[in-house]
Amino acid sequence: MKKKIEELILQAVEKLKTDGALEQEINPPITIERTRDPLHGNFAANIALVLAKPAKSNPRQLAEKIIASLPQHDMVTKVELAGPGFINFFIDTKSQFEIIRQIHDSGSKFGLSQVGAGKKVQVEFVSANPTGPLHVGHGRGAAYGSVVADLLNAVGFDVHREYYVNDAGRQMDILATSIWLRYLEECDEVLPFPSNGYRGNYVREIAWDIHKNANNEYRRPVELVLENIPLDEPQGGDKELHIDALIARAKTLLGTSLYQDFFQIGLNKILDDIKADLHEFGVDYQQWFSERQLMDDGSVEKALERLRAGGHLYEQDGATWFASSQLGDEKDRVVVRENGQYTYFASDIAYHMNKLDRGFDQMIDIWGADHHGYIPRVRAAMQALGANPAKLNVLLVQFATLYRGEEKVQMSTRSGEFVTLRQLRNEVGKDAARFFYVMRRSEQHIDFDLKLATSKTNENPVFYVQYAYARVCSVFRQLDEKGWERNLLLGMENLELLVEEHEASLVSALVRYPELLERAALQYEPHQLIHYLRELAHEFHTYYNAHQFLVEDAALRDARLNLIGAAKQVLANGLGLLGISTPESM
RNA sequence: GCGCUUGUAGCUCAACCGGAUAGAGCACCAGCCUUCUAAGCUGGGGGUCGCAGGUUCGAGUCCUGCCAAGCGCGCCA
Repeated sequence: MKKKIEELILQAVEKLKTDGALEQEINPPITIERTRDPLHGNFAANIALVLAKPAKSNPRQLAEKIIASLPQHDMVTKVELAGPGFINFFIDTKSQFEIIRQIHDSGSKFGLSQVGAGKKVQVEFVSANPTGPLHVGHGRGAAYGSVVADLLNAVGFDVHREYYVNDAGRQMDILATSIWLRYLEECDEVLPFPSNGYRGNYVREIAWDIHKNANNEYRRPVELVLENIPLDEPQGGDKELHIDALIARAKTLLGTSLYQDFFQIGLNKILDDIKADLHEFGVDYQQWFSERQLMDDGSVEKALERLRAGGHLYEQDGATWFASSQLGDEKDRVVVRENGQYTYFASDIAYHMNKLDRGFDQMIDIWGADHHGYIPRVRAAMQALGANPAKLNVLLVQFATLYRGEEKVQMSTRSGEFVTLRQLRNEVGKDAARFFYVMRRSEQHIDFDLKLATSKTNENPVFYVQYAYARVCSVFRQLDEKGWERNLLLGMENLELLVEEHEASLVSALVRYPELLERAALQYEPHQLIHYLRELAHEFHTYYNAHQFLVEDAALRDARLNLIGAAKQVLANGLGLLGISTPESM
């Protein structure tokens, strides 16, 4: 519809040009907008305002000329000059009501489009370290990432969802060692637990499990474990040195193979838990990508070679540096440490090279906002690898601050005092949790008040939207009970009976859905869909209160049923994209 | 100190990437259930869009400078 109007205006401008009323070389960008106020019609064009200066004319006069040159079209009932020079278009209600037929015909496919057709896009999100269960902070990334992916999919992109598993590095060693120390406790050894270890209950559970299966196979005397280990922080030492020494001790006392058991069992247990957790949250991936694999198959070495070949690496202080500051980063970064170990950044370069090699047209990384300082160096790496850095799009998700009423809830994986995503789901349910997470722009901080979200009779807006859906279902149930039958065809033939204002505004909400979806997808802004659904629900509730649907007149009744049937379909499509259920009764 | 993000109604947030009189929800006040679910609807009050300049037909939106909050600035991940 928008495009039709664009064409009309273009024709008018061409006509003015041939008439000599406009200079030939003037080629304005035509932007058509939906109006906010129905008094301004359905669409507004600002072309006269934009054109006024180059045409050396005043906007209102110019607009009049354009209006006079507009070709007739039966879709447009009225064209008006308004305000400083807007041209307002009023669309025939009959053409608007065509949407009801379209929605019915397309069903669950209504609103989908093909703007992204032929383009491969990769969305990487959550990617939390597998050192513990997901907490509520990860939940936001999970909900946001999965909806962004689903939206892109809905507008035609070939979407690949991926979780980058940080199964290498020091954090994993700390986990493995934490499990082993807890295991020793299971063997009735008495020893202090490192302040920098993972203290969560899940660590004890894993240790308990291992002890059950292996008995004392991994048991080593405490004296050997603690011998010559530097003091922990509470004892006036350094917690980092303390834990690193414990890790080294675990490796020597157990030997590589037995130590790996703890590493691997811990990783598997936690990763399985994360997978199940996300799946229950409605989040699924095409691929779980292992960091360790990059290390093992030489990808990291290959990536560094490529950088070296491009002259981007140099040695200093015994370490290997990436000269990222020449590519927009604020300083150079170490990729190989003095001790010969790769940094996390090195494997991340390899990971992004891998993404490039897989031929994605667009790569979307969704990170917690605290990682924003990391963006320039990854961009620099992309560039150094010879790729267009614009292919990488990093979307930041701000932290959710948790409150229990007035009180702020502290979170730390180490200390084990955190609210897990699973706990949150159990308390508020998947629907409310997803809705809440995605309701706001991702860059906004959100205060997640557990008290408020867990109170069942709250003002949670998810119910408002679901209730609209349930009400439509209820109307159809009532229809049955009254012994009436819906005649779809009769209703479609009588759409012109829908003359009420409420009906017109409900229809114009429905008409907007496809373009809304496209915008929300291309801008990575799921919250727009939420806002739209709330508006749509509002239009429906208003209509519901103002008019009776189940009237005696069958033609009018069926026309109205077709209208609310269309509303039901769009609500279902929108909620479906958000991964939120559509209860038939509430 | 430098960088990123944020600042809009009492509170929580929108505003279609420059458009017309800045909108919702919650809270507050006043109404609507013998009729399809009142988890709903209708009406009302409430704003110097952090501050000051600038760009132009037109600025909450773009530019500059300040102010405030959060985060980041490791041979951690």
